Amino acid sequence: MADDQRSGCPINLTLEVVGDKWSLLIIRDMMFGNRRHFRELLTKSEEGISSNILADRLKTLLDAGIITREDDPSHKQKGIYSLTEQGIELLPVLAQMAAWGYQYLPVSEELGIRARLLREGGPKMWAEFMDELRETHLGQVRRRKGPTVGERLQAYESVVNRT
Amino acid sequence: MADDQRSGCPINLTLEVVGDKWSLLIIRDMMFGNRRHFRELLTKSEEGISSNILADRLKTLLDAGIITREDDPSHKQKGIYSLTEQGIELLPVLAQMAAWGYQYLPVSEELGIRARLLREGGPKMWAEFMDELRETHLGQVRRRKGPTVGERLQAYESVVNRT
DNA sequence: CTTAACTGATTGCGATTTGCAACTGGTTGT
DNA sequence: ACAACCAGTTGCAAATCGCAATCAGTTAAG
Repeated sequence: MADDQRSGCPINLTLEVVGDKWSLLIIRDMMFGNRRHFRELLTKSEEGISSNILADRLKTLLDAGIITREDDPSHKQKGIYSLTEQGIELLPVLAQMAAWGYQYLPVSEELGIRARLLREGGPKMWAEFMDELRETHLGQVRRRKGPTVGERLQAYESVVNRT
Repeated sequence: MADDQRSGCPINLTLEVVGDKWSLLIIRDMMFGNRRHFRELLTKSEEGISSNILADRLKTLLDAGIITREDDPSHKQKGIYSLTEQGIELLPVLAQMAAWGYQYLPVSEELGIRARLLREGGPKMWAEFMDELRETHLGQVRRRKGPTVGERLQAYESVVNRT
């Protein structure tokens, strides 16, 4: 599908995989919004992705090994998308992008909360959150207890989703 | 040019500005390769950007306040592009992308050196390098002495540019 | 059993963006 | 005078994007 490679630079190679306007938003929704089904990603996204683009990006992310797909036992058509370790490790990239956008762009108040929490938490919080993602997406057992970082980061959703 | 905005999410807003295949590569070359002129960015890039795309992206980055342009006193046609503080602060984003690409993608040996040095140096080295960029791009005075991070990161160039 | 709603997509099509090559108008060095 | 260099611009074909409609299979309700 995309075998051409412009250079062996790590930044370039990363951009060739996730350097478009949608891929990282899908990953963001899987991470922070816990969207795991096609419909969830399609309808519950802030930006309104269209279904053909979503299908195409999911395919690309699958091929790249950033997500996996398995059948939902409760519904023969539903698929459950999960982040791989490789996908989970995109969190620092998203966190830095969020921090930069929060500082320099006209971020809406509600959606800025998450960026602020991520920045204040720092790399230590990121690591904790990535551990939580390993539980929910890779099925690893959980060691820590108390409120998860994911729950704290989702606090803003109660403000946003007043539908 | 681009007044539509899909959402106020900081990640989305960041992607709307630099979420394409070329913008961050241009910034990378300005940061690590010290390319400051149009021709330098055009011809000395690993990936071979075409002139119309380069002109368009430079315009976008100017509008976004990520770079500035001023006339080169030594040549009436030459322009010197510089990173703004906002542009310099994209370094952590690039560093995280480099780290991710270095770990998961088929990075070439020579070009991986920079990613490895950046990862080993960590946020402290990034801050030091950003201070150096503030000197060369914003004209700030330099306090520290000794070999710069930029020089160390350019070490690999002697390997690559054997033309 | 019928039917409506829901599932993950796919298709058609116009609009936009990309990428290549050639070219423009001006400046500099010999 | 002339060739090389400078920062872009233009034309055009190909690829991608984004919207709306559609599809075929699945589930739940009546």
